[in-house]
Amino acid sequence: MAAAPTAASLYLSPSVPSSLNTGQPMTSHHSMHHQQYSPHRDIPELKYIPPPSSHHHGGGGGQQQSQQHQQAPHPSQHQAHHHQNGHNQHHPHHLGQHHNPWMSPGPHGDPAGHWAATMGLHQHHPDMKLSPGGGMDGPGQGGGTLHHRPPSHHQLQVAQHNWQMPPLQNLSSLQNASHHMQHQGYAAMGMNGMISPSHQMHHVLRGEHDPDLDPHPPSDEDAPTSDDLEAFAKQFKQRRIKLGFTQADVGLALGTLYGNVFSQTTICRFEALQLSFKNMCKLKPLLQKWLEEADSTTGSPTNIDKIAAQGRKRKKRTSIEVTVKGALESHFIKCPKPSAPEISHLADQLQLEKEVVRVWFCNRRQKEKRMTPPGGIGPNGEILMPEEGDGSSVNDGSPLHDSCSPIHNGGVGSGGGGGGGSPGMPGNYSSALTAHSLASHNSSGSPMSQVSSLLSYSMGGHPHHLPQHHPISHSPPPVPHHYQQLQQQHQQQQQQHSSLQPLGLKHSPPPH
DNA sequence: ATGCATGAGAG
DNA sequence: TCTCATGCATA
Repeated sequence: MAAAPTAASLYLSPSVPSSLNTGQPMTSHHSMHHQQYSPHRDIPELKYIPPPSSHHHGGGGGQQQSQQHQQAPHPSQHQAHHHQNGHNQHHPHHLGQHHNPWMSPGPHGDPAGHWAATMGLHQHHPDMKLSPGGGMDGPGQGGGTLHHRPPSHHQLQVAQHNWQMPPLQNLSSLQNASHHMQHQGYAAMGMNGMISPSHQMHHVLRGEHDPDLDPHPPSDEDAPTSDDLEAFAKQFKQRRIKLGFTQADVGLALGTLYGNVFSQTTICRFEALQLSFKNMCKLKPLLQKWLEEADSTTGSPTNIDKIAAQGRKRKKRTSIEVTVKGALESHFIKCPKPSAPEISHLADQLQLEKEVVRVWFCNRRQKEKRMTPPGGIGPNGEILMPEEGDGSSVNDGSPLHDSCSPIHNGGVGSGGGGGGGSPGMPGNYSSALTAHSLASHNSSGSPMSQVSSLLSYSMGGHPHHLPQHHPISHSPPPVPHHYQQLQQQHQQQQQQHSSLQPLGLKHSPPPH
């Protein structure tokens, strides 16, 4: 603990693999470019190969662009003012950056045990033991992050090790040992060039943090409040940018610190609060630690090349035409959870693979959840709760009737929002509101012939999703602030699910 | 920044 | 098969 962790250790300096700039981790200029991943998925990603293709908008990952928005972290410390009931909703203002209302507990019997779990477990330690479902199986670069397989032991152990020993060692071993690499699981990144500034680590791990870095007193370890998370995310982003790191850098650094590599995407989503509350809680400690490390280490980042291994190839991303997408949206509105036959039919109509359609719906639902907490938001940003009387229960959550009845509610604006009187928890996202992102126009028609019929409303003609807010919410809340409520929901659930959890590990005790 | 995809875990 | 966490690939 004596010597300073010659900063040189961590984080790989983004660009310029060859020359290690000793000094700063790339200052401002390095900002927007680099970080693009190699175009070929076949190629292991040497991510920092700066492909000249930097779009104006910071293409790819160098979000440094965002430097503009630096705001002072506002200490938000009221964590207790939340008690609205469960379903609260806020609309999907799919605006530019944040639309991240943390989602609903579970429209139906979702395996939301997670929520409970997470909260219940508290992330005392920044590890990822919880990863309930897919946890982080980072197929990606991380190399073998500790996946799931062995129920929980594995992860737990790993995590613990990390906290106690120099990351480098354990990680490498662990990662290299990654027996699992599912598809593209690249081999381990043997060394991320990370050293462990032990001294700092400890305190971080223990949950101590510098007041400087972490202005908000509120519990971070136990159960960060939505305010905490929001504030932290902001602060995190600011500092990250100031320090000159990209989101990708952070993700990799986390891997070295904790053994769990995260992608730029995840970091990005964290900053934008686009992750579930639970997920946010899980990542926060890690990022916080990183922040502290990076902060104290400022000065000389070392750059290390990551070794990537090749893995299986991923299916080429299907690009769905706007028109088709519009049709899908239309269907989604009517029925967010189409049955297999319905999916097949739709797929047939749209000439898409069934799997593609299925996945589309899955993703759409996920997005809806992130964007639209159940209920809706009032003009004041208040959360409205849909009464369950509309009977148009799009999806009440019962796995049984997930398939929408042949008769759809018909209308986009039918206000069918979601009432879904679900058993325990409301959690229906009002799909009715989701009328955004429609296709533009179709003229020719192969699949479109059908599509046209599907589309009921007129489409704007924008290639992309327009930020839309639903009819119900006329106020475009510049900033989604319902985290509190959302959080609360989670907590409630947590209570439901876990009355007494051995807060050590594992998440939901699946009654199975 | 986000769309489509993968996969563990739960049902 | 769904949800959820996560990420490659892309706009």
